[in-house]
Amino acid sequence: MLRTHTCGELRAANDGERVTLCGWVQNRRDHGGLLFLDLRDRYGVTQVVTEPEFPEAGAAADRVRLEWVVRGTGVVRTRPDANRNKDRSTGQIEVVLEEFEVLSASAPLPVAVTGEERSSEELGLRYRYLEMRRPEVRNALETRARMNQIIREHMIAQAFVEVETPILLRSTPEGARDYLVPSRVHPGSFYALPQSPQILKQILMVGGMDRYWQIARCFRDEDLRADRQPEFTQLDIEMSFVEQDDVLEVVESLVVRLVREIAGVEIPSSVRRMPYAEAVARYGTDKPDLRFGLPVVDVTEILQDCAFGVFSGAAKAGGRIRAIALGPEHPLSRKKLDALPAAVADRGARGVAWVRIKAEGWSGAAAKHLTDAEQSGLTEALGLQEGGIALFLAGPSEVVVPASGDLRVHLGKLFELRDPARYELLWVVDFPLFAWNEDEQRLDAAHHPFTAPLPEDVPLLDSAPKSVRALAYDLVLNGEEVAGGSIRIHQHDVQSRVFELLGIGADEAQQRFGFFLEALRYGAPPHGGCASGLDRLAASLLGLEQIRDVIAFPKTTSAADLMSGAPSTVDPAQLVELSLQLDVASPAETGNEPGDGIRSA
RNA sequence: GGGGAUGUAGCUCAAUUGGUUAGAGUACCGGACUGUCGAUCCGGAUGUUGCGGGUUCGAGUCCCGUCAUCCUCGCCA
Repeated sequence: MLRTHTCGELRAANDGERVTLCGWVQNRRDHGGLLFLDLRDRYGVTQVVTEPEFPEAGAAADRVRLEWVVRGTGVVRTRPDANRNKDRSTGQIEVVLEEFEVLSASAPLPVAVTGEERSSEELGLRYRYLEMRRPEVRNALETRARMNQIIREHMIAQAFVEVETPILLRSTPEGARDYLVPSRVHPGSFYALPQSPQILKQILMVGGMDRYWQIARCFRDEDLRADRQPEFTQLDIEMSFVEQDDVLEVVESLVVRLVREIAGVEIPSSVRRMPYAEAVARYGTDKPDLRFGLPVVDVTEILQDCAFGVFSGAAKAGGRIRAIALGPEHPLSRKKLDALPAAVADRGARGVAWVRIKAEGWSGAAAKHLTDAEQSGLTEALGLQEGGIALFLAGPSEVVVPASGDLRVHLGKLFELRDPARYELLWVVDFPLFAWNEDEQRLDAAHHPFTAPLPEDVPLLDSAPKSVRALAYDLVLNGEEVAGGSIRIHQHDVQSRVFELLGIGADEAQQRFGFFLEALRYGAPPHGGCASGLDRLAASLLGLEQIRDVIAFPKTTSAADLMSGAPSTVDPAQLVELSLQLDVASPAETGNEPGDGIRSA
């Protein structure tokens, strides 16, 4: 090693030892006859100092600038009390330089490596290796590594076998857009990158692997968000001869442990379960944030004949009226009330009606239309208190239900009810098996087409498929989905029936999933599993809103890698080799290329 | 594909109603200084105001287009 110690480990106990440190120059304080350098590496920061007694080392150190990589040798000296730095673990000592060499100089920096001000995200991505020197990014990556270690221990201890599945595999339509890879030896044919190893892990069960796990990279060519990258990482699990609870227990015990060991918060080891229907009814979403209350109440029955046209009109048209009650501890000014509709406009909700509950009478546009019976009905249903407010959304169910969820979350933010130190886990279970696709007038798989129906709902497959519930489950952490899975169909005939309901004919199923359906015919064990998005989970545990910082080399919202310049054009010879011909003007002709503006800087 | 925000020195930002030479901090370069830890002090250099077009006597500022980044709707079985 070029060093005897790291920059984070010397203490007063090392006084008098001769040591060698390597690191980046984080700061430089030149006093003329005396020069202080702060040397930084992954482990910490240590102050080194020059003294006139060693002029050669002093002259060499004098040349260095920020972020140069240097190596210094000298004796550890305990600092006088007045000169100790209490904010730093190595602050009791310093190293008096006897020898000093520059290992690597640095050009002036294009991004801020130290200090509280962080450079723009664009520059941070372009110069990711410099951002990575910042503690917040380094800490996130170290946290990911610890999570992986905990996961590995947990899975191995429970007899799971880690199996790698291919990155190049067959495109199986449905779901997200595939990333495609052209085949050279099979002109006109393509591999797809996995959206998840779903079919493969089920086939592993048919192969008798019994308990599989993998930290798997997944790829989906869809538009991005703060919590979505084109490639992301899942903890993938599949188990044979299990019932739903068996899968949930494996996953929840792991996530509870991660919350404890990563976030340092102790939470109950048994995670509560809530049917999908209840989650949607009470919280307007299938992933409720249970760190705060403010439940949504359906008041359609109470207000359906109301003199207020907005309410009765919605009810008569078959819609719903949903309300959230605010106690006197959550006051809203007229200005804030007027800003509420903007919070639900995304969902197509037209407005938010409100009434103030006062001793002398209710006020608000809707108040004067409410009969005494309606007022007492609302008071009881919503638990209204004097000094409080009732908020109402009215309209078609498919608008008002999700809008009520958005409104609740908006209020949670507004009143700062989302305690960042709290971790509320919840299993949402009994999801519907199918979702109605309005555009194409057919059923879609709500989870995926291999999800098993609830046994007691199987008869409904023929009579009322839309009301069939599934053995599917999502793990929700503070209002974010961090894992999801299902018990799978292991019977060939049931699988065929589901495909039929999804409008996938026998021929088409054969063409798309033939190899999988064939596998189900050769003794498939009952099985089920789960997958957890580790990027989001890591971000949640670190209290981050976006996942880029828990990924070493993330991409932009247009799926570009600003550091390497991917995606890029390729040599025409490569296209010829792949039997590909482009039908678009090349970027060279349009003069545009991703990252252009910044790379030319 | 739609909506919104942002783009000024290497970096973080400022610049009044459209007004004449676009500033500050920091980094960088030079100098002073023996106890700093955001060192301090003195001096210096640094600009295609993202790009293209337009309006105007005059544009960082107004208009149109475009590119990039971020947020978001659609999308993500």
